[in-house]
Amino acid sequence: MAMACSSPAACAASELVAKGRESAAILQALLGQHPAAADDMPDGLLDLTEKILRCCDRALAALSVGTEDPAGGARKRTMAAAAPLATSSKRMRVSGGEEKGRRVEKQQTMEDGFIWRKYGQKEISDCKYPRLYFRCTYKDDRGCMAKRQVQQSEANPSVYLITYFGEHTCCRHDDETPAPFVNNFGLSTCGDGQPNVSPWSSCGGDDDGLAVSETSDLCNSPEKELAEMIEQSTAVPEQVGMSSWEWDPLDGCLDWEPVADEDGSFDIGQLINFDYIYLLQ
DNA sequence: AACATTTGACCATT
DNA sequence: AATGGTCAAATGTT
Repeated sequence: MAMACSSPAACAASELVAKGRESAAILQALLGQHPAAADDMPDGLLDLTEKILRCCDRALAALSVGTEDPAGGARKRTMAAAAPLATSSKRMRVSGGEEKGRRVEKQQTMEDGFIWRKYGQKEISDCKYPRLYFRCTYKDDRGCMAKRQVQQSEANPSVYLITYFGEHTCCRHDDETPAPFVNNFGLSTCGDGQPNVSPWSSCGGDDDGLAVSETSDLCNSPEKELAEMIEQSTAVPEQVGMSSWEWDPLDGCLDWEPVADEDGSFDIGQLINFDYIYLLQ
């Protein structure tokens, strides 16, 4: 869990928020799965957990700002024509592992208002599915160096593991923000039987239930199984696009009412089998 | 024609 | 040599 933080305090905060999110995800998974809870569950309880998750996600995203390499300088356009690259080339840094991405696990379609262009695909050793490479469509127009890697989960093919690199500089303080719609690029090479599900419709940094961690390893390991199960349970299929990258960090986080019964209280213990929680830990 | 995707090759790193 | 990230020509789509 060595996060590339700008400060020890930010690092500690990230870990704490991540821990809180993990707990909230477990809670939501339990609420969604426990049959006994379904009947007399107060309205909005699942909503509440979703909002908790959203807050954590945004806090993590905010904490990650500044820990990544910004634009990184102009890149040569052709491999043959340009002078030999210095050791500061993007390729070098990515391969060298200095630059860590923000890992986001999502289910099916996702949106973030950004449009991506696929520039590569690679078979990864020991991975069932290829890794797909995307860059921001506005890379040339606006010099936006944001990139992402998408890989289908081996444990659950309906889940796509996404790692973001760099930040979008294409839409800050812009009148014309990127189109807040899903843009499906061509056919999927890994979408097995889900033609409308496109991992390269844009996504990330937004509020439909994403799990942010910090790694570039998109291959599944057995210990990720539970995390992915929880992630699926938290994915909210919002289809509302963002109008700007600069979302309000508090939007959707502080606008709920306390969940309670008519008498103003409820016992969470009635809804959750805590023995089951222990099993999950 | 313009733009996006595919895919083999190239390159840096390990 | 193996691996992973990127390029860019070829191809597909609108």
